[in-house]
Amino acid sequence: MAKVTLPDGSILNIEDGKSACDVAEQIGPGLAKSALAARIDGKMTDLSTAIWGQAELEIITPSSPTGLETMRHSCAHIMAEAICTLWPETQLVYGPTVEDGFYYDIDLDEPIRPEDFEKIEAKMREIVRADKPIRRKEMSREEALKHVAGNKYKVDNIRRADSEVISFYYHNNGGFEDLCTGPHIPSTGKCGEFKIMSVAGAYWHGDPTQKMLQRVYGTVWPTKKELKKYLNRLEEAKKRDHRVIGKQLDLFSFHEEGPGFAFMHPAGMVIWNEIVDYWQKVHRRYDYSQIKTPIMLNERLWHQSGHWENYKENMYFTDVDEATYAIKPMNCPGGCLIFNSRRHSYRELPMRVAELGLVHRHEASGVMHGLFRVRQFTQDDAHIFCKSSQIEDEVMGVIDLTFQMYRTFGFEDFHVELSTKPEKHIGSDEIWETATNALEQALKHKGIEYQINDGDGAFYGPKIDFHIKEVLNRSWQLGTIQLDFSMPQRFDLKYVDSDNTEKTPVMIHRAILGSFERFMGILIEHYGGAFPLWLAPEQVRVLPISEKTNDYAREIESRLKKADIRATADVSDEKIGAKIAKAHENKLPYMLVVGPKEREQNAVNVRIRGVKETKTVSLSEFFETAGKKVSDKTQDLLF
RNA sequence: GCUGCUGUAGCUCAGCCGGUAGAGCGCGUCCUUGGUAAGGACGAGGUCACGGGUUCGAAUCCCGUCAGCAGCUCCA
Repeated sequence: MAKVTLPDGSILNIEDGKSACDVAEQIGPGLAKSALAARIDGKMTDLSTAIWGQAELEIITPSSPTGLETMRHSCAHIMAEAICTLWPETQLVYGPTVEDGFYYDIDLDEPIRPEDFEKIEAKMREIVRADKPIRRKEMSREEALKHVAGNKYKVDNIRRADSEVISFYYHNNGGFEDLCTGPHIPSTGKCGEFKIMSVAGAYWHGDPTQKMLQRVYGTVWPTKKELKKYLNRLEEAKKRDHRVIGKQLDLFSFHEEGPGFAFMHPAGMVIWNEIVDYWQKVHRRYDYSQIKTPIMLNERLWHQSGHWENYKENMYFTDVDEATYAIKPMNCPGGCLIFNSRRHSYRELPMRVAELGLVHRHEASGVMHGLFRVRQFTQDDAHIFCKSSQIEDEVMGVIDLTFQMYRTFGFEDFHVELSTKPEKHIGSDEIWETATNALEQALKHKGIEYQINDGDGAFYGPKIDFHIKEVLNRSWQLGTIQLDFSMPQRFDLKYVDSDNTEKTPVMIHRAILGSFERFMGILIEHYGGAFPLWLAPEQVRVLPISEKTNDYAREIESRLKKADIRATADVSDEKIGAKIAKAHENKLPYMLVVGPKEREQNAVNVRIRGVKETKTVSLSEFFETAGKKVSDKTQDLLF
């Protein structure tokens, strides 16, 4: 007899050699029906695995994340079988699960097109309907290599496997087989509701020198309802896409004449300037000075800074009067020139020098993405010149500043990474250790959780990065703190220390929002275009009921403007319902409906974005409340 | 940069196998003066991304260029 311990602690006695599936059946027919796989003594395995002696057993169903993942993995195989049936010359490479679905990399010269998806899905449905058992067979590495001889991808996969036992899975009575560690669902019929999503190229092992494979993406969910919910979620996320909202709200545009260069429209510029105002105010509070350096500088400077050797491919150059100039991809060299324009005493350190610097980087054409990845952007840069003993304090100060700014914009969901010494680096191990420790200590003192990216630092120093996730689940870097021991040497930066000797300062590069363009894009998606009052391009719109109160509406408009509130009056020929609908479409925070009634009482009827009920308040009350929400940068609009 | 897809009115899109363009929204004028998520009529607006080619004839087929989209690679 075997003794099986279940997750709730109960013990079940079964015959030795019975499978996990048998146990599920013994527990209940419902469980047996939904069971997909098993976890025996902590290890994921097939439902058909036999149990001997004593074991801890968990039956895995689609309701758990692991169950869903198993289903997705099996669905990838089913898709692979469908593709291989339709295109027999297909060679399978690798088919893992990803968040919300799976993909399969295949080598097939004929491109698979979106029109083909339906055909593949039909074939998949056929396979699922046949409900063929999925079986595992194991062999030694040697046997396996012989088994897949001639298929370079599978040979490669086996060579890369850690285990000495290599497993294959097959269904359709051996008509389809693939190398795989498993586990898999017991039969193709348990696969759930799937959809092929897209196809794109992908390099083998991510190596651009290798052949480009086709990567077919799919998704699968236990029920139709869940699949639909997922597809709806994608639709909703698409509506929040900053490129879509940017067009709708007339915030910015891109043009063929300047690919990757954002054109900021008046409404977008309002948001931009509000961010700049706030940014400058906070930086003054943290004792930063502000500078501005030229956009292009003699090529000579970029040799000195090391950019020419390390970053030339991404730089723009131009010839002026027989000299070559480079458009700056970074602000630091210019900042160094300012630092060197006079002598400095140790008493001045730390010197915190900020710059909203416009940089140009020639990014590869395929990587551009709305405001998130552009070729011209404004960095909210700063360089802190300090003694090495001041690093930790300075880093902590930057962290404080960073979180304060993020909070103002309502961001809570971000993660922090610490990148350490890369293989290619300059500077002694000792200096790296000091620097990395300083960063780590600062994070620890602040009680911040962080992930370590070993070997991912810049060649001149370690760094801390702040990342944020947007609605489409892509992660984007906002802030960064980078220690730099190289630039001060290259530019021969000096300060006079208390002992009257010249010393080289440490330079800390840092950015909080990263790039203004990217940050605006993130804000647009974060708010879905419904900005808090202080950021809204148009804050208040006055809507007269009819022409009869147009004058009253215009009067309110001008008083609002005098109070520094961005307002317009909609004196169009539309009915009030249409005016409200339009204001909602423009995501107006406040709509003030005014008719004869309101005029008599010197009042306005306030309609708040997203709120059904309206409220009549006196003009003075509206001014007071709205004014306070602007100055406090309040996220909500409620009266 | 690589692979695949896309480019038609300000926006979103339709236009099958070639016979020189259409809808909705928006915009303009007029009617309407209406109390809380879209009143009505009329009208203007397009070198069908650009350049070649095939054809009697190209938005439509072919080639190239540019730009965008999805993904890969990259991201000091």
